[in-house]
Amino acid sequence: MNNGKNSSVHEPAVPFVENYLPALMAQAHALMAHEFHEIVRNRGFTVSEWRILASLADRGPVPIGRLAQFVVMKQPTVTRVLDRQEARGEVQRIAHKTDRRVTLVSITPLGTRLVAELIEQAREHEARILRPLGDEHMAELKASLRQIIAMHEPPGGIALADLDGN
Amino acid sequence: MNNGKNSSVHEPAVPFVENYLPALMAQAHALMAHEFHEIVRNRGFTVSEWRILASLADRGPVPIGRLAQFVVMKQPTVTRVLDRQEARGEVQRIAHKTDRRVTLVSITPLGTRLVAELIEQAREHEARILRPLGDEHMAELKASLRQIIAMHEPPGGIALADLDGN
DNA sequence: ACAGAATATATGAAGAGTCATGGGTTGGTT
DNA sequence: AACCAACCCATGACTCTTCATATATTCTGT
Repeated sequence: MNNGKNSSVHEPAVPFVENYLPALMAQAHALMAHEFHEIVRNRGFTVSEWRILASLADRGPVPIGRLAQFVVMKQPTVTRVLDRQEARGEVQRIAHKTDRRVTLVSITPLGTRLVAELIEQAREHEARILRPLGDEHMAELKASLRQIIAMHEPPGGIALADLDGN
Repeated sequence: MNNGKNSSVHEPAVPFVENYLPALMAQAHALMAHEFHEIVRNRGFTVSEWRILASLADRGPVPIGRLAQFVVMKQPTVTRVLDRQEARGEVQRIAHKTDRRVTLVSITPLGTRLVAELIEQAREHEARILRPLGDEHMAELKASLRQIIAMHEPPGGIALADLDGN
């Protein structure tokens, strides 16, 4: 069943996009994120700023290009958002000790303090959203997503070891 | 292991975003979509145009606002993309028979022909991507995503029945 | 039947993101 | 040592998207 062609009339049973994984992911993500993004806005952050701060939290200095991968944005975009955030003192650029091509970014104490609440709310929001799914399914879901991500990750396992600039 | 707090030093074991569902979904989606979007570009479509055509395929006339929900775009954006597509004859606007506020859009035979190949390639791409997951996990994944979407869907089950304008 | 609230799309102005590219740096090769 | 390819981030020009609002139509209560 579900072969895309319906036997009765010419009205398709299930449209392509309703069974297409990227479409399902985009929609599910949008619905989940939409709610939380209002909270983000109310705190005076754009969505991009939130994602960058959240990604830098609990993490040491990261090269800008690598950060762009995490937050799913192009490098020029990240550079520009970082400009704003650095001006506000939420993040800081620091030179890599040995490779002067690289610019590392890290979150500042101020930035950490500002995102702390948002992260807490994000956790609660996530928990509330996922409760109906049940722990079992939720674990499965995350595992599958991680596997998809892992499959697309660059060749070897790029350890976060060699980017500390210390 | 991997319980969020590392016993040794103050370096966190697993950063917040690596276990935050929206972040996982955004990243997994981006990685999957990125590959396919190159194909889309090569055919002369923007990503937005592709999503709209794919959503209109296998479907009757749809109100523009409703289409915006499907494709995860704001209504003004959809209106503008539709302008381009209508000018090219890939979609067409048709008046709703009884409610003149509503503008319905439907894909044209030309549009259908143009997306047909892309949809086929999308199916293949999806299958290739998901093969390592296994049918079992893939079904689980899609089911969970659909459930998340369903939970956020407007109140009752809005049937697609009353939008046909016929 | 009318005023006002509600709904659906379009549009002008503004903003955010991206492409193409530039400047500066490193590493490997000859 | 000098050269050249590869690499990383920054920046100008441009496109796409979005916000706020206008326009048009329908609905609701009196």
